[in-house]
Amino acid sequence: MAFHICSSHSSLFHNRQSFPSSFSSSSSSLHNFLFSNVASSCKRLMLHSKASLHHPKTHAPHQDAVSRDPDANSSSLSKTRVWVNPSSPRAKHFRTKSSSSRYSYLTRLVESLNSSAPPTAQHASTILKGLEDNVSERDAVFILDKIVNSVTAAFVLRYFLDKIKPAGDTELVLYNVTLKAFRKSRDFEGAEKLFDEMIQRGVKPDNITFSTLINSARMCALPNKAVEWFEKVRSFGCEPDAMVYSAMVSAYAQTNNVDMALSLYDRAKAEKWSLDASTFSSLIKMHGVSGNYDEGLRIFQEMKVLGVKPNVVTYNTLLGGLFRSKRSWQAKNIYKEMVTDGVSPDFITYSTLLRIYAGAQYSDDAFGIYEEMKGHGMDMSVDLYNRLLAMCADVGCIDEAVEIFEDMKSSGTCQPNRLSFSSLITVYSCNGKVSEAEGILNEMIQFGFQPTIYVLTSLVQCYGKAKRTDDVVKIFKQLVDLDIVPDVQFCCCLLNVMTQTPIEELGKIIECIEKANTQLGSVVRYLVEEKKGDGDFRKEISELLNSVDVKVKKPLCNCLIDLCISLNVPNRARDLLDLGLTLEIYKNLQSRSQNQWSLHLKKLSIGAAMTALNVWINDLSKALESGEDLPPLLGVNTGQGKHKYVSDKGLVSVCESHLRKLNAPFHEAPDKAGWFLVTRDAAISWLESSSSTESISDLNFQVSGGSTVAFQSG
DNA sequence: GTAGGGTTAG
Repeated sequence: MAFHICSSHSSLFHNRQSFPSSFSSSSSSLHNFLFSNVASSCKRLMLHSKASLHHPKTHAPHQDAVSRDPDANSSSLSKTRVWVNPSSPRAKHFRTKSSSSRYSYLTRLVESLNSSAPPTAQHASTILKGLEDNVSERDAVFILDKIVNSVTAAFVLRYFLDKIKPAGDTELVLYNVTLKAFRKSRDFEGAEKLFDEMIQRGVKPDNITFSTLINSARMCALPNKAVEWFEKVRSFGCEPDAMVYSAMVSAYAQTNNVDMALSLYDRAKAEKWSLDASTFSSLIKMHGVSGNYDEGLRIFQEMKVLGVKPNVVTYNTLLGGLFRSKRSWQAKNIYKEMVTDGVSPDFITYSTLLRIYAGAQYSDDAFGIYEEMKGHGMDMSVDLYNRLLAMCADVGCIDEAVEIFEDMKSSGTCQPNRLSFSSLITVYSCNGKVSEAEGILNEMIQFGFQPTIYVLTSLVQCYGKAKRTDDVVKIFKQLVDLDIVPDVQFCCCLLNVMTQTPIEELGKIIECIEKANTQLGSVVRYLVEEKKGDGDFRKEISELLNSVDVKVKKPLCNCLIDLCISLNVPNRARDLLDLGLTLEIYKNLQSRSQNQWSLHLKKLSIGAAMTALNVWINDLSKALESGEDLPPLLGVNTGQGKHKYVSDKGLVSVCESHLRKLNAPFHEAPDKAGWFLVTRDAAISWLESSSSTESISDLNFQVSGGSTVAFQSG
């Protein structure tokens, strides 16, 4: 026996002559239908097929890609024929080639079936006729498996059932693989109908049928249907297997049915079914979305103990849980473990890490991830760029922000939006870079974006730092012209500007504040004019603080205290701090345990922090005077002070210099960042000596030494 | 590349 081989590569495409007569003669619209599909098939094949590159002439658009099966008959029109001895090594080569041409033929046939969703019955049947009578169960399965539309699949199934007349298992296989097409096109109702048809024809469903149905229900967001089908499995004489349980664990996890998911999971463990990484990921995510990261981590540990190797999705799910629960500090370890484990990060890994790091202001880590993404040629989204830029504004990274902004503009994949411009303006403004901020503002307007209240707030801050009071007023007028209602943050910014403004120009800012918020204007007048009458003052401030949103109570209180310090009315600052404590705007500033008394200054403005520090030292003196025993250690926690918004100096350094000024023997803790500590003995001798020379409660703790411009940061 | 399997961020 010998193989009859076409030596030319024309098996990819056939001459017009071999077009079945039913095509060319009768239906011209069908003709067009096929031709339009062929054109796109040609394009694809020209990219991938060596044969097509070597024989460009075979791609004339008149030729049809799926008209006829190359193996269906032997009347090949190819010019050259070669006889090959079947036992020679060449025969094997040609046999492979022949089966590969059959494969590409079937693939193109499926492409045609999929290219119109759904084709009419006539279209589909015409396409399938190309198979002629040479159709095996294998081919039928191959084709059905790749069909994406349920209507097409139903038609093709019917065609094959007629053609092949399968029995028993073959029929079941064809139905099962058709169900997959229903899953792909999310046609659950159709899948149920197909199941009924199957039963009517006397085909007995198996676990594959049920797991396909259960997963379909899940993917169609019909969890109740998944449960319903799960409960039906046994009534069809089927004992659910690991796959069916696995599908159900995921179905329960996905719908947050924690109890059921876990009970099936426990059962899987008890019965030693192997669940795979995907099912574990579903369980981990389930815990993550219900805010139970630790439980997710427990499942992750268990998974490893059970010998299931975590994959990139598993790690991404864990990182997603960390992002949701804001446990940024744990992300680095998970990422480290992932790398050690040899699992390659993908885009989701990087973007999740970037969000975590940027949000937590781990700037070096965030920049590192950004560089890695660039190194891998990954496209950054606008959101990711913006998160980086926002972080730069928060931590004061000017150069990096500019570089990122330039990268963004030249990325070709996305353009800066309102938020990007706003962040960059904030970066410049926080650092008092007036001309740069103005430049970006102009660019923003050229891009077609009106300045927002965020931008205007930043510009107020910028001009304030530069002591350009008239420009601050100009920005306020712009805000009014744009019909933007000034919010509390904007007012806070004006208060902040006041602390940096020469006394003779304060009136200009106060006028703006009065227009923006009458109540606040009156409080500010009160402070500036040093009115007497405590009762009224407390009442007025309480009303003001109670009138604003809970999110801005603390910033407002902070700004007002800073203003008191700069106006050199420290008693008013103490009143405000006291009021803030009463209204629970400030909580747990002081704490006492057996071994240590502490002062917590995190999230306080510099003025508020220094006021709280003085109050605390005063309290320590009183405790000492009244004969109370001090603990072995006293500590002040300033936090790490990544926020450069407040002052270029930052709370840490201001606190340090203030303590030095007081001669207080606190020392920065070498192993505990953000803490200043002192031992009992050192504290006692200092408190005793300073109370003899000066009353601590009266100390002027302005850090910059100016008469009205305390805590200036420029 | 020939009947089951998806799962991950905002």
